[in-house]
Amino acid sequence: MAKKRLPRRRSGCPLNASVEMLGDRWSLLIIRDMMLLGSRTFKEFLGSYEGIATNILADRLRKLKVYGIIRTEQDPFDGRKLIYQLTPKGIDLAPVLTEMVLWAGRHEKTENRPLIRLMQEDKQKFLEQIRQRWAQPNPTMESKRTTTI
Amino acid sequence: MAKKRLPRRRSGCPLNASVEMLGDRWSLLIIRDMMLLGSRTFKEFLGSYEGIATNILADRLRKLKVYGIIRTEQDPFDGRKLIYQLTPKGIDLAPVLTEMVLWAGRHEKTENRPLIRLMQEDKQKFLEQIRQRWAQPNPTMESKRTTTI
DNA sequence: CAAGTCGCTTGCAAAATGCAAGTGAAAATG
DNA sequence: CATTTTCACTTGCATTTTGCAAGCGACTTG
Repeated sequence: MAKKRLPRRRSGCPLNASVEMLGDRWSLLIIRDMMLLGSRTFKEFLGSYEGIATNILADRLRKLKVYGIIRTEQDPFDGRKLIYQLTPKGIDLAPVLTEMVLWAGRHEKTENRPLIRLMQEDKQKFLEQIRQRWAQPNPTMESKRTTTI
Repeated sequence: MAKKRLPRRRSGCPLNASVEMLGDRWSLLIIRDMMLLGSRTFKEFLGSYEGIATNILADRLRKLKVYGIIRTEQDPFDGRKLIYQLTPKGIDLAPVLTEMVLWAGRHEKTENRPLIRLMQEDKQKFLEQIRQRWAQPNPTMESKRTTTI
């Protein structure tokens, strides 16, 4: 299928740039799943609680890749599988995710208070954890997860 | 017109809550205009560079109000005008906006480097400025603006 | 080699978005 | 005080995006 050409930006404002890349109902949830749950395959993303449709997921993964937020590689043990990974640019979204979680935590009734508390108590430490975890080429979340989402 | 009922959340995740309120191509830009430019009327929002359509703007303002992010009051000097203001919940979005601006600033070619530099150099001070400015009932941006967007 | 599994694509209906043209109330103008 | 202009929208309609269900080809498993 044709690699969709990136449309011209509506403006040069940096916030607008972020909004054009991330401002929809799914992209940030995909990044959340990678960052906090360690989801790395199409199927794992599909299993997420919010229930994204396969066509939308494929489209968002394609776009995130074009933006340089994620990258893919073949699974060396299973030729059907693609492994999706965050790039440094993607990992660098951690502060954005964190502030969005904290904001909702302050103003909305939400679940997963432990994650919010963790983020509140030491934001820097939390961000450092994420970076460390993703500094490895193939982060294993199972052994390191401190919280669910 | 009927006050649209809020649809049920897809999940209890705090990030999902933020995404459902702010995850579209316009809401955060409207909040940016209020926060950084001091836009307060329908017409001022329309003047924004990205060019939002009137029906979409009306819809977003309605939703942001339902979410408690903005509130309205009549202009005491002009009965046609409505004044839109950020609530404390809305002002509290400043860290989210800041991180999104900084992320784009780090990874994308964007304009308005002075704003980005200001945010980088002293994030806390910048956030404090926003809060101070909005602590007044009717913030006058003209006298206080340090940067454009 | 038959029966899964995986990462998608396709078709189609429904919802959201974008554009242009109103509309009614209030204010400014002559 | 009648007319024009401004303001915050709404309406109608075309286009785009989303959501759902079904399918499909490459690969793996039994």
